[in-house]
Amino acid sequence: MVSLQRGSGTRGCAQGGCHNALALMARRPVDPNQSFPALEEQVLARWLERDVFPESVRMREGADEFVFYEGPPTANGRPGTHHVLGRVFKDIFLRYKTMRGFHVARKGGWDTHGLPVEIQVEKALGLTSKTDIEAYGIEAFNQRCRASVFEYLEDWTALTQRIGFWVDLDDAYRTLDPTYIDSVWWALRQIWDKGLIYEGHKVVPYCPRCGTALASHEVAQGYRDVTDQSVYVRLAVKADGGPLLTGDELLIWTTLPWTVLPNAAVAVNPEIAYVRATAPGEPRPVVLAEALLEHVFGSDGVEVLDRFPGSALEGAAYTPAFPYITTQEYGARGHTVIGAGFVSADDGTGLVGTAIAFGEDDYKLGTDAGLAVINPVLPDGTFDARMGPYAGIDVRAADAKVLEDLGSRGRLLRATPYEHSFPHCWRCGTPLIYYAKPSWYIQTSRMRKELLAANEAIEWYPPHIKRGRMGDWLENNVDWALSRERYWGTPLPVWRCEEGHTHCVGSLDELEELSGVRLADPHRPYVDDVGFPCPRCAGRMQRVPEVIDVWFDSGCMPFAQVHAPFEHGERFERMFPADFVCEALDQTRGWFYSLIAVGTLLFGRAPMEHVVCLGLILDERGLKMSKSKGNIVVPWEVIDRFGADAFRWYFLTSKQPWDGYRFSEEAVGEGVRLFLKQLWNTYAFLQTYEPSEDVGTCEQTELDRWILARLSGTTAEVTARLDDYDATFAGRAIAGFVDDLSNWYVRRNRRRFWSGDPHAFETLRTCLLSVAQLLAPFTPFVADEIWEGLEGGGLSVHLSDWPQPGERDEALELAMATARDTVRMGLGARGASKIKLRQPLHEVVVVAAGRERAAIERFSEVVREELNVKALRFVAGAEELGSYALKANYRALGPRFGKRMPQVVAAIEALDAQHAAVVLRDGGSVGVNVEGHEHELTGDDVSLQMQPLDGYQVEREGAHAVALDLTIDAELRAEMLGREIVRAVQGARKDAGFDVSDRIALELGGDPVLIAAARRHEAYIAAEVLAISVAWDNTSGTVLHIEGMELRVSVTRA
RNA sequence: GGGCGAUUAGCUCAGUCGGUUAGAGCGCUUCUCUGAUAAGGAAGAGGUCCCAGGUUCGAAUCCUGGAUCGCCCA
Repeated sequence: MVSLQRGSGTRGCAQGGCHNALALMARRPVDPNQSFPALEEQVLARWLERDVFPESVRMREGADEFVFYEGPPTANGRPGTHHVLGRVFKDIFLRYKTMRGFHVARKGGWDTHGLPVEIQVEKALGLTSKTDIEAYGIEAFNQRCRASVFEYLEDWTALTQRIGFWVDLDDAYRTLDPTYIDSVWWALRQIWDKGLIYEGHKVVPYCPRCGTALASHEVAQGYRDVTDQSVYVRLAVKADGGPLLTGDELLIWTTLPWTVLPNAAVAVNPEIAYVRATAPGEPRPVVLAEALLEHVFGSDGVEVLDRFPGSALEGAAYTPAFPYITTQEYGARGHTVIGAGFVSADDGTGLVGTAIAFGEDDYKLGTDAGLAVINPVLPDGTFDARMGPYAGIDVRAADAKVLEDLGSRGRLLRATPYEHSFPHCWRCGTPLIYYAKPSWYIQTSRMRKELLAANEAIEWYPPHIKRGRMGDWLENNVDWALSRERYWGTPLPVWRCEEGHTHCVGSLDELEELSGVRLADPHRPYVDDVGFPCPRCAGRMQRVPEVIDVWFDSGCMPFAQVHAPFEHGERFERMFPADFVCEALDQTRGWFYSLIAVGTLLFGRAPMEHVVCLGLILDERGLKMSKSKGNIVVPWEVIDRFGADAFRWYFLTSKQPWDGYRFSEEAVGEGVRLFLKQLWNTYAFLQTYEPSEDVGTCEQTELDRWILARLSGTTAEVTARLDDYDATFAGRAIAGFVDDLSNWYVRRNRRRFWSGDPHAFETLRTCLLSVAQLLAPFTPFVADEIWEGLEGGGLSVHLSDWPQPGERDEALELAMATARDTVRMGLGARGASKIKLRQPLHEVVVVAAGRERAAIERFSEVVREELNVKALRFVAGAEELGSYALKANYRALGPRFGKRMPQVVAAIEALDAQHAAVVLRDGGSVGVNVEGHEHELTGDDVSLQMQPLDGYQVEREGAHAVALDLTIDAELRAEMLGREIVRAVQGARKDAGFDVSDRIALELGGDPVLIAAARRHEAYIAAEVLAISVAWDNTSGTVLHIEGMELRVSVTRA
């Protein structure tokens, strides 16, 4: 029989019950191979049962508010991976602020209106135009829209809950609710009263399929690269005049062939040079910009007849290519050349065909020149009856026929494919046309200064958004095109009488007062039927037909979500502005803009203070995810495989979110393996070995103090990072700590844990509890499970207060870092010497002095054990292990010597290195001569490098060095053999499937050298392998080989 | 065509104020350790820091120009 006492490693526990290994008993069994997805389901159930989320809000009632606004999604499609990203980044800061003691109301929201909804319903119903919708009936159509926006509500709710995003969906605002619309009407009336809403006739981007104009931020989402035919068209000059003769051909260029049909005039730049020239194959002289002559005709056989500025062409009349709209109809300057600054000589011919109604520049030019605005295109995108054979043809489909007709009339010089980026309807994909039509606007361009000031007050993450993308956008602000000629949206509350008097209704109450009608549902078509007498004439007022841009809806959410100002005024005050919003980067011109614009118009400020922008998620190969490519990652697959915590951790820590992600399931899995499993195993280790009864007192060790100091530092850093909305580096700091905890603190203290040292357990428990708290906002499930398992207190970690950082001890942290460096170098020397770690060595010699030496001495046990050496010896200088070389510290000397650096470096190299090293190490200074001047250099100016001598196993790094004594005597060899035998027996235990605490009877046999070594270290071996008896005459056990010698091992449960 | 961002090892990413020989994780090879861990440790292979100029004693870092990719806009 041998003692059960463990071998070594129980220092500081000389007395008391610390060695009571029989106390090993898990207080709460933890499965090291726990499935995280399964664990999360349990935690979710516990949250529900204990009402944790509502309680987390309730318990902070009366505390300072941390205000969050939820950017409303539309639930008419299934939520995707990018929605998980958004919800995770929202959730982390809300959980964090809650734990910091703030009251965080988390009202959810749903966006319910708009073209996307209508389009989806149209598709489902097989409708293809507005005529179809009206035939189907607006009432029925809107019913379908209303139903569709909550079609996937359950999916959304389920995913939201499963990923742990705590948001109140029961009390979510919905933009279709009468109360919400009531508030939106109020907002419009406020803006109306400021005189900022007007009906303008402007050229707007227009979708002929949807039959409505698009706002600029909608257009922004639909650019696509397309190849169109660009055409060069000849137009014959009608009469002699200036440099031109009758029959000369004006060469015009356009990328939209169909605009030649309603051509009204030709624009030239008065400032640039034009030529009249003959070219091969051209029957008549042609006129075009000089700079483009070669581009169009090449250089052969071209003869320039005349050269003049564009201004010389102004007023010249030409015969239009098509007769459908006459010169008279356009007015005095119809079908003449007009000067315009926007014409450039970069492309085409320098002469631009102008169709007044189809382009912003064209429209302005036309109206300035007094041309009639004639729009021969119907709202459905087809030509009207004036266009002869083209009547009824879609403008885009007319291109081919236009080319054909131009050819047969001898008007076509050439048509070439032209690749450019052109806007398409962001929902239905139809190419837009720029189209002059009446529309309602908010005059935001007048508010530019206020918008910029509002933006200035926002903290953007990343910061470049403020002056970059958002700032530029606001600098170039154009009026907000507010109206949509559609059906499913907030009705524009403007009523008009036959005389043209208008009135903006500011609430449902007001409408009732005016009309006597109380609308239960303010949507179309019901609102369209409500009329009232004009307050200014005898006429009767009816609503204008438009609904409003859905972005205005969502921009109103700060007040509309609580039906302010009609109700809950106090709540609104309390909840304005938001501390924090978080959405994807594409919302710069979407929700972020509409919030800023509505906020500025109504309250003179932005309604949010911090904005976190999230980037795009690409697939593994860096391609945008899209249904057509089939590379969509379905969130549920990731959750089922790795769990929500892993999903969250990946998004939160793999990179700064705004740079976008290259999503890969492997990367999520890596996070599980390297972080979550490491954490879980550390926790399982504690739970496995923590004694169920008190085993007495031991002393706190330097290692305990060290990990607690690291914990303090980590807590402080995580807090600071999260305060700065930086989840990425906060998370990485936690990961670094958990790694130190698992791979250094626990590993170094294993023997203390086995023996039940209460300080070790207390320290580990403290660390894990704090980690659970720090991690709660990141990975709320595993964090709460650990908190629960360790009895952290209360119903959940999420109801606990954020930990205060304890005292820092940077000297101790530095000391450990130094000791670990020494270990690392020692292991390097081990590796290089090819002597395995299981072979003990006599001593390690460390070059260190002063603070460094003190640091290593502080952890000398750690260093000795890690390196498996008997003794640690210090030498103050490198003399015994090698020689020094001096190197200039550029960082210190650069600013001082500048240009003379090369001379300084040479002077340092010329010094007697050994002598100077000693002087500098002792805090002295040495003199160098640079260009005839003496300079004193101190230890900071010069760094010492070790140069190893031959014959020692030395590992060096800068001025540090570690050397191993490689002599191995019989004693050391026997000890090594003893350890090898332990190793062999442990293997046998494992193979036999014994539990780690099973006691065994051990029988050894085989080579006499091994047996001799084993007998010599019997007590040690027995203790290590938990043998209560050892026999030496084994002839039948498993045969193993150690150093080429035979060992027979049998183990049986005792 | 313009604005913003990115480009660093096979992959994913750090890199502070311009400072000596540019780092980590994953993966790979070899060795090692193992009473929690599919873990840990050591060594190795792997780099035109996108390119070209410039500023500077010194540039992955600052400036100019260009390339490629992404986003946003004309």
